[in-house]
Amino acid sequence: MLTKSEENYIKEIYALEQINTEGVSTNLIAQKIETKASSVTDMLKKLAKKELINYQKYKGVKLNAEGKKIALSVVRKHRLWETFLVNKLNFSWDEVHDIAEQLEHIQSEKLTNQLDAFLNFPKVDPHGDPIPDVNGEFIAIKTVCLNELEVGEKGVFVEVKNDSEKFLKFLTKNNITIGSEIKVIDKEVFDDSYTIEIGEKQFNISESVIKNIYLKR
Amino acid sequence: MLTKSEENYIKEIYALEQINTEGVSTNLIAQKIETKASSVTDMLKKLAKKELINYQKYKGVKLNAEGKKIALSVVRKHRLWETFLVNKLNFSWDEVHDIAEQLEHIQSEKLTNQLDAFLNFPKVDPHGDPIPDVNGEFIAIKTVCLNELEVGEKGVFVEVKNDSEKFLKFLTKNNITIGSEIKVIDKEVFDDSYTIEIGEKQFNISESVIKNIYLKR
DNA sequence: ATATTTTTTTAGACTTGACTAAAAATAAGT
DNA sequence: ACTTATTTTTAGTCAAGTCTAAAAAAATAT
Ligand SMILES: [Mn+2]
Ligand SMILES: [Mn+2]
Ligand SMILES: [Mn+2]
Ligand SMILES: [Mn+2]
Repeated sequence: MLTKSEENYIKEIYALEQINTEGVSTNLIAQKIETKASSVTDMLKKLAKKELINYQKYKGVKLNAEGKKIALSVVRKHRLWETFLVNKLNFSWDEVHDIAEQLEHIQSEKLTNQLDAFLNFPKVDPHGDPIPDVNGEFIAIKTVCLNELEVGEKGVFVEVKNDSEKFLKFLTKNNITIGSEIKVIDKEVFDDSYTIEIGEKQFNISESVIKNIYLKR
Repeated sequence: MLTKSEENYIKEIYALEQINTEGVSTNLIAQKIETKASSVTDMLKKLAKKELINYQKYKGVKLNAEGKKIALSVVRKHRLWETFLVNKLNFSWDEVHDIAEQLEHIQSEKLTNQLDAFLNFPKVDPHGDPIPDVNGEFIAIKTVCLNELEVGEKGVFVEVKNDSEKFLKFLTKNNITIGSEIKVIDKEVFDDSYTIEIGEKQFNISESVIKNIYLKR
């Protein structure tokens, strides 16, 4: 039985591994979890002793099979709860992340699986993120970041890689929602901003917006 | 923002106040929360400093208005979640208490209120306990304990005062469920057990069962 | 190759919520 | 009223998870 804190570290290491394959650094974890590097080191020792990670001093960290299993279970719960909040309790996609951060630590396999069934075994959450099934398996649809599209190319917005309320509210305000067809009209070399077209409207978005939008070509 | 532990103490003090009006003792809290009296004293000091209770050394403790408000909010969440688990996720009444013990600490007023609406503002939980509304108000239906009935008298089982899995499974096994009409056939003076009748069947139940069954006359 | 900067770990301290053992206050018994 | 038993509080300790400051290791620059 892991503590909330241990689960949060495991989940964060898993998320970082998806990007930085080959070992996650102490500082990176500290930054994401908003804690100090020394606290991370303490926790890594603890997780290593519990045999959930492979950790060698100064060499970064990787989840082992057991750690990965736990990470996927927490991610599964997080995304199922987000789906529940949006689909059943009328929350909007920008309101659910912080509540799911709490709900993902509720311990009851039966609860998770009954919730999954109640929601009709959803494959993605309100942000387009895939939901692992009871065995930790999920469908990885092939997506590309908006910054990989050429001028003139278009794609369908299917996944957002930033669940913060501020960012999602910004997208909603500009009618950038999951399912929107986005066309790249122009790229500004000066600041890496793009002019995009959604429906009839054209407008400019900054690099920090662009890099969190993922599409199906 | 209270910790899980603080909320649990507040909730327990509230529950004990309903029985022992006029001040709850340190030892009683310790027994119910399954901790030591010295730990209770520590927490009472903390809650007193946060101005949630009236506490004088050696004199027992009472919730003040703010403490009562918090207690009712936790109780509301506990009972709404139990109702959700039974009505929406197909749990039985004996499986929900421990999960609700976790869910009652989730912090989000909107979540609680949306859940309430989703469940159609239920008035009682699966154990017949009243659910406080958004203002902390609830309908206190007048119930009597089974041990107050005379031989020959009958009543409808509407509330159970013990949420433990073992006890509830015992009731289910013997077909004693909320809504059952129970008639007292005989009282055994030797061990305070009763012979009761439900439907066609008559059988004997012990004092520890009797005292947790509440009825509408 | 050596010096400097950055990253990571260690050492020591703090907070929360628990514990044991001992002291103090209250309650009960004669 | 005085002794004994019970209840409650205090004093001191511990584990988890965090922090700051300092030391050690690794990476980078000259
Ligand atoms: Mn999220
Ligand atoms: Mn999400
Ligand atoms: Mn309960
Ligand atoms: Mn209940």
